[in-house]
Amino acid sequence: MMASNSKEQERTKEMKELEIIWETRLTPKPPFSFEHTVQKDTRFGANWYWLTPFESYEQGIMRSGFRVPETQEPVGLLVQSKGSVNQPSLEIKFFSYHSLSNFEKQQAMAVLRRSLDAERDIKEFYELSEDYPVLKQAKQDLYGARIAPLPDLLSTVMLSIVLQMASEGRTEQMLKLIYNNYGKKLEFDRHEIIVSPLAEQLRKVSEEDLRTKCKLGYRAKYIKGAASLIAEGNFPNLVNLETISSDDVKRLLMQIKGIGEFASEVVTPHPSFPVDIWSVKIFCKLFGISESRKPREMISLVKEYAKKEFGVWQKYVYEYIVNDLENLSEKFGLDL
DNA sequence: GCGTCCAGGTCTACC
DNA sequence: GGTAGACCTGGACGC
Repeated sequence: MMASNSKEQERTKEMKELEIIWETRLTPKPPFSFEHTVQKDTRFGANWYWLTPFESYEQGIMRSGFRVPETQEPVGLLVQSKGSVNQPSLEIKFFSYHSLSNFEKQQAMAVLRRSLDAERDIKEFYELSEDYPVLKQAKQDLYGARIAPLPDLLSTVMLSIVLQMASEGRTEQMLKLIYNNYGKKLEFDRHEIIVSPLAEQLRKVSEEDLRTKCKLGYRAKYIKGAASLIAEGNFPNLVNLETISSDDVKRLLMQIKGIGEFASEVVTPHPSFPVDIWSVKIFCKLFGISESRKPREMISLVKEYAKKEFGVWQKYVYEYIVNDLENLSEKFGLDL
């Protein structure tokens, strides 16, 4: 009887809205644009959401969420810019069913700083941009935007797999079905968001369920395989991958079935240029690279060009262009 | 309404 | 080691 009541209380608690458990502030290095960092061009951006495909950005307020590393506790998040691009200041409210320990607070803030790339000095990138008309324009359009990874390895790997062989609409469909079916729904501040499923949970889902409920097709076995590998706990997390050399990270990631050259470049925390068959033509046109071979063969040439010209800033170059493509296509006469 | 084709990548069998 | 073909699914297109 007691156990039953306790379960009932737990269910009721889980269903009610989360409460504010911690308020704090974050001061990123200027120039920093909160809007351009969390709000991407939904038509072209590879990472067209900030932390989860089920988040809400209205009137300068972002409501989103993630799981605290180590404990995997889901937290809701409300972030609002209270400063300017040159004097940035963010007001942050965390929502949860439980209070967070000091360790969890530190972990949560570390995720947030990383997901905003808040501590990077991007002046060098902007200096480099002056030498390329297309980058100069993108810098002007997206001034202060930061390029940042998703909050955890599993969500990044899942994104890289559903990006393959799929239009933007189809990618979004698969991703939202995964989160809808297996993610954690959080209600707070009269909004509902969904954070990433747990690897442990996804590994237990049958391949057939993933295939049919999430319309993943042949990707179902890759998602399940990746979740199993991550759940085992022996694979380095995103933070640990930063401490491993870029080549080794790539080799490690490509050991996961379904992660090839392109997907490893999407996932790696190191500088990369995840150009694919769709974007390779665009980069050739924008940077005046001669399209001397078939598009698939041009991919490695464009990547070499990006590595040589942009070095540690290649991911910034890639994302600034992809996220500003609508403006750039008009100004530079691209036929998208 | 129905059939066919194709897509922002990766794996595998075959040579 | 290099490469052609298969792979889920859904949208676009032609009839």
